[in-house]
Amino acid sequence: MTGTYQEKVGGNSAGNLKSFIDRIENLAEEKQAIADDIKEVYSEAKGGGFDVKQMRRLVTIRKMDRDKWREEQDTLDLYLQSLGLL
Amino acid sequence: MTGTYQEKVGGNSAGNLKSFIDRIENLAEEKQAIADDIKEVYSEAKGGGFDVKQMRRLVTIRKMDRDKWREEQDTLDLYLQSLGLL
Amino acid sequence: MTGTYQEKVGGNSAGNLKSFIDRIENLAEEKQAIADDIKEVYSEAKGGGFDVKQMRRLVTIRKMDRDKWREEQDTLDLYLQSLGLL
Amino acid sequence: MTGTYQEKVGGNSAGNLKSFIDRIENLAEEKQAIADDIKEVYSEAKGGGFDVKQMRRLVTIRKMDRDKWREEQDTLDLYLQSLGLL
DNA sequence: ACCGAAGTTGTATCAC
DNA sequence: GTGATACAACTTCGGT
Repeated sequence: MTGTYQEKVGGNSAGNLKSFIDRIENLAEEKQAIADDIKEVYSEAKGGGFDVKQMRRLVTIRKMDRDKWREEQDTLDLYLQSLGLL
Repeated sequence: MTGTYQEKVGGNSAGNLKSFIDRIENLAEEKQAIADDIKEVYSEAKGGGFDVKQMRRLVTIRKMDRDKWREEQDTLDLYLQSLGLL
Repeated sequence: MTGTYQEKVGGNSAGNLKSFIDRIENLAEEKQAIADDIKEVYSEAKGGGFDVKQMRRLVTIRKMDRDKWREEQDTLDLYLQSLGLL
Repeated sequence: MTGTYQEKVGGNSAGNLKSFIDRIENLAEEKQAIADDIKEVYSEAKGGGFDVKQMRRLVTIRKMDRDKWREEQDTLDLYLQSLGLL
């Protein structure tokens, strides 16, 4: 077994805490790096003449369960109608 | 009119669009995987008796410190530049 | 005339700066208060059974110039088609 | 099915929806007015020879300080609570 | 399962 | 027009 009771909740807990925090912060950094990559791809696409805003909507729609999308559209249409905007 | 068909769909057509979207979706997947890893670390820590909410606060505050420090450095640089010292 | 050169950029400039900052921070506070009021109205509506997300979309559409809205929809449709999603 | 017509449009119908939307849009207008005021103050300051970008930094940092202080207070409270001292 | 809070993502504004 | 910054919206998460 790796890790006694003492190590887990005893006098060593601060050390353990630091290790957890470190791991989290490192992962957070990696995550940010990927987020930056994504931004870069959008930039590239923009440079190629694409409309970034609509591309984002496209990605959202694809990620979204298709039925759910339709359902939300229906509700919106209902509201638009009820205000005489459709 | 703001934006022709050509401008909106990109001079290189739909194939390119698909390729951009694919790259974005792949990166998004990697990013999500890391997000999941982070959750896992929090879970582990929780299992070790730590309070997740407080750990998140800790991470937030440490990040704020870093950001604040960075902002202050940037401001300093601006001052130095404006005095021709940088 | 109110405000000499001295007052504006000379020894008094720090005092003026503080006054500007104070005004800004006060206004920011008021702004936040109103933002909170808005959230409250949405909450109320939610309590009445309305779908908050779609209400927000509705407000966005009404604020947006109608032609612009149509234009954006068209671009999105184009992209959806080019990926065979429509 | 997730959400009936009744649930989505609210038991009290379109009249209520319009009333909610109106309240929101009025508040939004007030909010915008204050945002404009803030911009005006920055403009004024700029006219007085101040560097707007640096002023914004200043406001940001002061806000960060306040937020950080608040976070720390909250964390302290959590600790106190968890020890049954609050 | 819900609710409030927190964090993340997306949009609009502004200075350059 | 572009990049940075600030603002607002949406999603997620932990707690109840």
